[in-house]
Amino acid sequence: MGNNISDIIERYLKRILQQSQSGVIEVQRSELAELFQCVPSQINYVISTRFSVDHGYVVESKRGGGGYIRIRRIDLDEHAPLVSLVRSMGSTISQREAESVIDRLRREQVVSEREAAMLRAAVRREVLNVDLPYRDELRARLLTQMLLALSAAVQRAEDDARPQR
Amino acid sequence: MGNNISDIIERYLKRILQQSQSGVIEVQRSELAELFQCVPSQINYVISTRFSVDHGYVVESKRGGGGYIRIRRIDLDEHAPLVSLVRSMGSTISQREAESVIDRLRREQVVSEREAAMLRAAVRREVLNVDLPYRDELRARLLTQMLLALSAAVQRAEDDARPQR
DNA sequence: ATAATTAAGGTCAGAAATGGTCAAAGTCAA
DNA sequence: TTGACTTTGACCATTTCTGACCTTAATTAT
Repeated sequence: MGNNISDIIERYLKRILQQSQSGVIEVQRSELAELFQCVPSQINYVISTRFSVDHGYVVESKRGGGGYIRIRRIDLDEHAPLVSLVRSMGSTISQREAESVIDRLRREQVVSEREAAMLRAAVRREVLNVDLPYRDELRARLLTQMLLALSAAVQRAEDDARPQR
Repeated sequence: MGNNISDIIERYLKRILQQSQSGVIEVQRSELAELFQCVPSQINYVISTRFSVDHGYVVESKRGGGGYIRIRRIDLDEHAPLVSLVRSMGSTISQREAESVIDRLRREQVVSEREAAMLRAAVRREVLNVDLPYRDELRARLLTQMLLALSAAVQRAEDDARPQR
């Protein structure tokens, strides 16, 4: 994790999000900007690049007096996290988006650190090494197929553990 | 070992890599170039010729503000089977060959069933879906990088694959 | 009530800060 | 002299940071 302001703000928000049991926090844009000595729009940048739906967050806000920005962490479907996640993915995905999906899977412990490491390797642009826009399509196919394969493997494991059908 | 700039930079990087306990270092390309009085792209040359996969390193980078180049050394002793396997693989591999490699890794319990399932998905020709001979090259890159990432992944008890509930 | 003012937050384009690629030119030993 | 290795620089890609301008909501003044 880098040393730029965006990363610092990201860590701050994730920390207080963690501390709040509810998984929801409310902050004020101008106050945050003041705290971190940056322009207010930087907060929007951090939110849009690190707290997107792909990352598993929903952000709402209100303008005017008493305004706020509310960040809510959304958990994956308990029963079929991989399948429902794959369904929500398109036929194209950037490296950044793919990494946010992988981070989220890791956060919710759907994949192990080893599995996440493999996925991260597989979505890197230097590894895919084909020209855009085909690269983003290839990445989407790879990611969805690997996740579906994982899901199937989980299913098989559960079936084996319960042979009485 | 010559005395050209590339060799000097190589020695420098290996020295600080040695000094760092974690086996990972992060450097800034422009800073290094400044330090050794060379053009920035020389750093890329050094990295690609001396810190490649077959040398046992994994390199990642990030552009933009707060960018970096991260070099990670793979522990040869601890993960010998994978690393030597990766080294023995060429720059091209067919689906059939890839599958036999994966099967063998599974038999030898180097990878879990879940990991094997992901690997098998990633090497399928329908998933890669690019023309030969590029497909075989892409498959080789994917397989080597994923296995290397697996080697590099920090392994902790908590990371073990757990079934989803 | 309505209008004006104040207090938030949002957008977007462009600048700044990094790193990457590639091909041409240089060097040096066999 | 040739071929492998090194060095260089022009051009490219990605990520972050900034500020001017815009929208919405609450409060205050008329």
